Amino acid sequence: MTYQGSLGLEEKVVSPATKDLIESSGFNNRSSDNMDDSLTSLHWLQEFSILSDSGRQQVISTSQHQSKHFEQQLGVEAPASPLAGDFASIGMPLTPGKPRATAVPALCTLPSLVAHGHCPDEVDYKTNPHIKPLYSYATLICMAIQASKKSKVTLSCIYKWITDNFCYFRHADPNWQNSIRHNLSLNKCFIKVPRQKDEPGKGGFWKIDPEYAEHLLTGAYKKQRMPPVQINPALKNQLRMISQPVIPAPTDVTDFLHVGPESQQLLEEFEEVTGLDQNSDPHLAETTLSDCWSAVKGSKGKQPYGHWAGSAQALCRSSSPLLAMEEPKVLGSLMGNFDWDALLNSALNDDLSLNECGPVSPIPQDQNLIVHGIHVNSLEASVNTTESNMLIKTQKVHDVDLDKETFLELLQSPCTEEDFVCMSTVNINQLFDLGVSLSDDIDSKIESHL
DNA sequence: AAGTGTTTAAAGTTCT
DNA sequence: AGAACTTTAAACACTT
Repeated sequence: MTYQGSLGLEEKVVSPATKDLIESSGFNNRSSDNMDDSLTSLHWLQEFSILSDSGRQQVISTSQHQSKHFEQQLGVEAPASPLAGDFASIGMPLTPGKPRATAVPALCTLPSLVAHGHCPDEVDYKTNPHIKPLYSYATLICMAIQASKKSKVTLSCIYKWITDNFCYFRHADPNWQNSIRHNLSLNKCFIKVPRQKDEPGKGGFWKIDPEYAEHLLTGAYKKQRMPPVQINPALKNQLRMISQPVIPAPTDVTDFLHVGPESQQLLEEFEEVTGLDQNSDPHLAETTLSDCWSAVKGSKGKQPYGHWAGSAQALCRSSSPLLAMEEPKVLGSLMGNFDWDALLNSALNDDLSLNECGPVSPIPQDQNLIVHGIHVNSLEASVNTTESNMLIKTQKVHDVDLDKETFLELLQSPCTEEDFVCMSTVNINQLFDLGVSLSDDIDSKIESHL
């Protein structure tokens, strides 16, 4: 699954509309810089779902399911640990002291990695004392906390994890520890948990703050530093078509979209030019659709700092590499707490009248489906129909009586690992952008639900 | 004394 | 150019 190189527009005969669609999507002319979406600072955190369960926080990267997906495609056994997938995808050891011995080679074929010129997986940070990790300190801290599998960790644990996993810091000037402390204190994403009086030891504990989820819901934090929304007319038309009622139980993307002949041709041309066969791979079908949305937003800007090299993010972001292109500066550190997929999909499904064939719809046992824009394995879907939190969530969000508080709880409620398998990841930018670009009636309808 | 935590400041990078 | 953000450095206070 690579999106490298030119799509060869000059060699294909395509309609102007298709060409516009492709060009606006950035499919054809994405520079290495574009692809080099960084996981700046805590932007990658938005890929996390911080789940609160009776005071216990669990940080699970949604990239897990992405990694799983990739590894399943590659025939590689998916990591058992939620961390594993995430860290593996970015070339990180799975757990302190247990470095991943081998990288997933195919991951390096992702454009974001290739374009950057090196694949982080090629760098063995654990043994290479010369190369400073591309990760920001905040990122390292989050990694350490996440890797600890505890809700809170001590500063020394963070130090230890970093030095255990990054040889560079074992030999570097200890001033980096000052930077770590500085980050912990300054970054709002980190909460200090004072040590109990009867608890021996120095200093307190640190954890990742799940509270920022609320700020997101209240709209206090909006994406920043994003280019103005520019909607390609062709895409706009497609999106409008999405909003039309669709036939129940779609089994492929065209059913899902309920496109007319004209758009069907447009879609086929787009697929042809992009080399995506949506019929043969529902996941790619979803990717294309997501990509279009991403493109609609206008994806030209570089990512700040670029030291994430886009590796993890490209994998974390939904099913689409293109979706990894844009991240907010502020939101990135704040938005980690939600199942934005559920939110987005629920909102969209509802407003786009796609819930007619919702999660409780019978699903053919022998097919993988695109349901609510989510790639759902039919077997899982069948099982999850009655039990999955995700599906329950989806239904709940559809509930007209849903109030804001319930909605918040819903979003923060624990999800099973299986949930993430069924979820694609959508960043909050897309959520907000879609709220704008998909026309005002969507907003009004969402508001009516809240 | 050593570790921990907070705060301030400056410099650099990236984006609008 | 200015804003936003990260990194680095330093000073200081507090705790063990």
